[in-house]
Amino acid sequence: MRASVTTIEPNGHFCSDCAVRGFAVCASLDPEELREFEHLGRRVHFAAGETVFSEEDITTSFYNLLEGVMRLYKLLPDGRRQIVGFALPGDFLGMNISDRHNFSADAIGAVTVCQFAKAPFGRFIEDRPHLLRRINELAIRELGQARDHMVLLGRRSADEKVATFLLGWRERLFSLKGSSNTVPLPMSRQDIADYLGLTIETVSRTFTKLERHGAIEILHGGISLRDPARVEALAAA
Amino acid sequence: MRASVTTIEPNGHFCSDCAVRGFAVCASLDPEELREFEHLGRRVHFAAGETVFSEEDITTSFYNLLEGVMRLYKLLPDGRRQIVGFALPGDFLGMNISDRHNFSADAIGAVTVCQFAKAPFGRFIEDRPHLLRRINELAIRELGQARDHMVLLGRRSADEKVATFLLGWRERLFSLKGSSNTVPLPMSRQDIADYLGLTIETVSRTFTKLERHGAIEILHGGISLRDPARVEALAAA
DNA sequence: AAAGCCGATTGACCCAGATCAATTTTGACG
DNA sequence: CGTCAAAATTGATCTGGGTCAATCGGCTTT
Repeated sequence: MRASVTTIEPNGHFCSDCAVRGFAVCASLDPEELREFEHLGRRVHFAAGETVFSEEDITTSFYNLLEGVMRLYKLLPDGRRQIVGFALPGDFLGMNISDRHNFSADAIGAVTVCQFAKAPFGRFIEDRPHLLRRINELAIRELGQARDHMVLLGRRSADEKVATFLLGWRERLFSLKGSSNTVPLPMSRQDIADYLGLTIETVSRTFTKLERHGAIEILHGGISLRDPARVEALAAA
Repeated sequence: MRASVTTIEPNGHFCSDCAVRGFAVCASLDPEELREFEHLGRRVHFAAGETVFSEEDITTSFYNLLEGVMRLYKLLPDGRRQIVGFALPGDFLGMNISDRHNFSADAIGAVTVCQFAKAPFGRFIEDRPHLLRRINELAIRELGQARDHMVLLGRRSADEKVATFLLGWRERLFSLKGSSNTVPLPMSRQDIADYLGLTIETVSRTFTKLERHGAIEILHGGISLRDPARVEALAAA
């Protein structure tokens, strides 16, 4: 990790132009509320590899991811890591009940977030139940994803894990960038391994195997789905 | 599974006397609201092994668990099962975004739930943001538990899984029944295995090993923590 | 109390995926 | 370019936990 190049932008931005306006938490706000909301958030940039917040840190801010990809993870005392999710634009991070973050979040590549100080944000929600409802909706969606991931971690084979990951990741990118058989993978093999409960070697071997069987093609920074049906069959099994 | 002995009680109950009043969703309601709320829920009993709702069922009701223990699980097409959690009194079940349950729920032993029809419950929440906030709080707590469980499933050894499970289960029972080194385990070995991503044989062997080492004693329907410190050391590793 | 059943335990063996160990490829920088 | 360092791939070997196969033991039923 290099010297921090985090930058905070002067307040020259507008929520109404925000790339994430349509599907993030702020989707629940009307134009008038949005103008008020604008003063709460501040755009912050993080460079590749920087940590946005750490597990056990006191929660002072919430974050709305605007651009880039983040890895969300927990560490065991001996250094083993489990990635509990990847965050994409529109994801809302930082809600918890203990006043401490219960996972860490790193930028993968350059990242822009909309940062909200906890207290003012809490006050803003107070009398805006539709915003609360939206946050609740996002939490419940995440809970569903978490349960799906438990099934993957607890009961699927390495081949199934990798195939399921590729399809799931493509699906998530689909709603952001549209459909494509080319799936960019901005995260490292180690990240993928720590997400799937595997080792880096097993991930690498599985990719190679899928490629040999003509199911995928390995590209720089991603893969191409050559035979989506075959990958789906593997994931379903 | 035997013939269904589900029974619906006539409406002779009062929320104010409810065992779960202090810590369930309804904890957020004042006495007046509670009287209105009373008409929404209906107590329903389920016998051991009965299914309360199934994955992919259309969601018509929400459930507040009052008595007993439930297993919450997902099945893969080929029958592999992952238990995503055990529900205890006070847990609120059924929230989702797709209008379908995304897991199944069985009674383990006899169970009593407070059942709410979805639509009236939704209307009741509508203008009661404090209830919504309470529901959100429960969802966020569950999300934290789900992430912890991903770490267990993806990165922990069999010994660590079992030790962590015993301590976690004891901890959950603690808040209901007070502290004790005797930990009742109403679920089967198969349930424990499907919760931890192991086989029944490995769970059994691990219990035996812990007992041989003097860490626990295996009882009928539970275990006793003989050397809690040793079990904690195993779980932490 | 004998029979039957189902869950749990125990043992023998096996294999998917981990570990250990080289390469090979990629990318950053002078 | 050439040099390093980090990431990825590939191969050889090992092992934790799975699979298969008996028992064992506690309940229920008669």
